[in-house]
Amino acid sequence: MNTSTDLLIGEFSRTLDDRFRLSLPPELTGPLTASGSRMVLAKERAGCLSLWPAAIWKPRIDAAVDVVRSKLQAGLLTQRVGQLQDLGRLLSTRHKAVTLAERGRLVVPEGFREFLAVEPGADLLVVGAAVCVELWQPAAWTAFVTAEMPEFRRRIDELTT
Amino acid sequence: MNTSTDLLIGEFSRTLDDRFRLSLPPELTGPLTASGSRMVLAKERAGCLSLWPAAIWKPRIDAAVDVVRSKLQAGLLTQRVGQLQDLGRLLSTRHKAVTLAERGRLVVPEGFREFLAVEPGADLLVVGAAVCVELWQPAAWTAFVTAEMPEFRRRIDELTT
DNA sequence: ATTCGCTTTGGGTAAGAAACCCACAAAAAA
DNA sequence: TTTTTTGTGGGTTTCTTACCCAAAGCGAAT
Repeated sequence: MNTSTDLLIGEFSRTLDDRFRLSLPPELTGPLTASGSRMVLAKERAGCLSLWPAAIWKPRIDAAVDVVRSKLQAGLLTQRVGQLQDLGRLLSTRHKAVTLAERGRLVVPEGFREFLAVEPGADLLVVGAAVCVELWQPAAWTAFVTAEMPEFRRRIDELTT
Repeated sequence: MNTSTDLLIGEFSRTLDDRFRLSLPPELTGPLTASGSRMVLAKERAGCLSLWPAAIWKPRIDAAVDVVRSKLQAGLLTQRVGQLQDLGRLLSTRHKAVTLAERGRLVVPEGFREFLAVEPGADLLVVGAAVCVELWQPAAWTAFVTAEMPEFRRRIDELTT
C-alpha cells in the first residue's frame, strides 16, 4: 500500500477504447487512490488532461471559490458582476469530477475529448507528474519532451537547492 | 436543496427541439429556481444568451433606469437626446421575461433565436456562469474558451484579493 | 357569444448513453 | 508450466434526453 506522500512517476502507453474508456496502470492508480477514488479531471495545458485526487484538487479550488462566494454575499462584487460571470464560465469548463471504475478505468467525458483532440481508439500517454497523473496526446507529449528536456538539470537544481 | 448563494457551475450539451424549446439540466435549474421560476433572458454578448433569475436581474436594471429617468426629469440630458434614444432602443430588445416550464424547459423567444443564430434542432452548450446560466452557440463557446482560458489565473486573483 | 383554428404547453415513450458487471486473453510472476 | 495479475472487449440494466402527440389556451371571425 502506498502513502499519499509518494510521488506519481512513470510513463505508460494506453489506448482509448471506442467508448472513450482508458485503464490506468496499477503503478499510478495505487498512490492516486490512496485517498479515495473520487478524482478531478482538469484542462490545464493544451493536448493534456490532468487527473487529480479530489482530496487535493477540491480544497485548493474551494478555498478560492469560498472567498468569491462570501464576497458576493457581502455585496462586494456588485460592481464586478461581469468578471464574476467570466470566472464562473471558466470554472464550468475547466474541470470536472470523475470517479475511477474497477480496475482503474476512467471514462474521458464529453467536452474533454475535443480538448485532447482524440478519436475513439486513439493511443495516449499516461504520465505521472509527481502530484497528479496526466493524459497526453502523443504529439503534444513528444513536443513537450523535446522542448523541456534540456531544462532538466536546471529544474532539478531549482528544487534541490 | 440549494441556497441562493450557490454559484452556478457546470457545462452541458443540449439540443433545441423543433419549437425552440430547450431543457436545462437539473444541476442548474435547482439553484436557478431557488428564488422562483420567473427569469429574464438577456442578450449580453454575441453568440450567447444569459438566463437570470428575475429577482437578481430586475433590481439591477431598474436601478440604472431610475437614475436615467431622474436625470431626464432634472433636464440634465437635453444635450444628449440621441444617446438616450439609443439606450431606449437597446433596453427594448436586450432582455425579455421568460418562465421555466415543468422539467426545466425553456422556450427561446422570437428575436433571441436570430441573435443566437440557431436553427430548430441545433445543439447548444448550457454553461453555468456563477450568477446566471448561459446558452452558447457551440462555435462562439469554443472561441471564448480558447481566448479566455489562459487568463484563468489572473481572473481568479482579481476576485479573491 | 360561440365556434373554429392555430399556437403553446404538458406528458408519455422510445432511443441513446452511461454505469456496472463479467469474461477472456495476454503478460508477468512463481 | 502453472498461477495470478492486468488490459481490453462486450453484454446488460438503468437513467436521461428528445421527439412526438394530445389537450388546453388564445384569438379571430362569423
